[in-house]
Amino acid sequence: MPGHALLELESFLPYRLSVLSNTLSQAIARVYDKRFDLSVTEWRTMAVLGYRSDISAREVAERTAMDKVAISRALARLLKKGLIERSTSRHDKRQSVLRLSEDGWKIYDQVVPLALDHEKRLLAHLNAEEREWLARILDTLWKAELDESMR
Amino acid sequence: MPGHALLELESFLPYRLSVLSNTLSQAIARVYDKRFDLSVTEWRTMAVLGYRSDISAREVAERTAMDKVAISRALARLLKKGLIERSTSRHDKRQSVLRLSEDGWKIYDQVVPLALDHEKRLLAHLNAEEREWLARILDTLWKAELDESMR
DNA sequence: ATATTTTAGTTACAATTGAAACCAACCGCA
DNA sequence: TGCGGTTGGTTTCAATTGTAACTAAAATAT
Repeated sequence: MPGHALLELESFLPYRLSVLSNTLSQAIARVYDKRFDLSVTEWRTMAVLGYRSDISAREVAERTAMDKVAISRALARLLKKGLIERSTSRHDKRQSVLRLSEDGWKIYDQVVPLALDHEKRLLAHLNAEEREWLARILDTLWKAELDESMR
Repeated sequence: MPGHALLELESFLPYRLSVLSNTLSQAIARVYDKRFDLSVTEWRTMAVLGYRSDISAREVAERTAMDKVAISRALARLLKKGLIERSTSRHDKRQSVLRLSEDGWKIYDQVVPLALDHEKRLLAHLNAEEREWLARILDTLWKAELDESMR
């Protein structure tokens, strides 16, 4: 009857994922920004460095799934704020060696519980079974999609 | 022992959602852009208008979960390309009344199957049971998160 | 050894985006 | 009827981002 292709945006998976994840990260971003003057990129960089120290900018980029230019800029800002320290690798003078500064750790230790809270608040809407399924499904899609985009 | 808060980014739900959805929509965006010279915002606008015609810009913004400035700009571009038509509501002269043009429908009819394919390809990684859980879980989180962000 | 290619990271410039100001039309109400 | 407040939509300006070009160092090949 319509003669036209039909697509309902609201039930279209990529769209739903995108909207959900955007409203989610915007909500979080606002908090980081207001309370700690951190952009999401900056915070993710710090999160990586808090988990794994003395790594290069490239590795930060890999672990945050962001591109190297974004990371370069985030690092510049974090350096200016004194939240990280940077030195040069002895083995490869191109590479930097990054770690949180003392001040950086202070911020980190404040943000982490906040982030975990946020996650908890979100998961509170699901029961144990749903959480398991969600974790498993995200895992599957993650792997499938990531190595798809590698190719 | 560490004396520091601990957060593993890779297993942090908001982060995983965000990375997954970003790689996903970037992949799609590239196709829309290359083949049809459409940005995601433009395509979403068209998708809404294909599903529900003669609505206002505000309603497009609501249905796409994007802000009105972005929509205003997308509409301007779509108008220039001749993919939509715009008139003014008789009841409220502030409101526009938007619909796809004939050319717009031609593009729409080409993009929809592509989008559906993309979704199918993604869902192919999941079995029937997983798909059901995913749909249900997204639904729950969607509702919870959306009316949280309303407040 | 030295030329060639690749890699880490930065910079420069254009394009996109976001926030706030803005205009016109509508609404509610005195 | 007219005055404050709100709403639909656009514009403006600054900030953020993406792309490409670039430098320096390392790896690879000749």
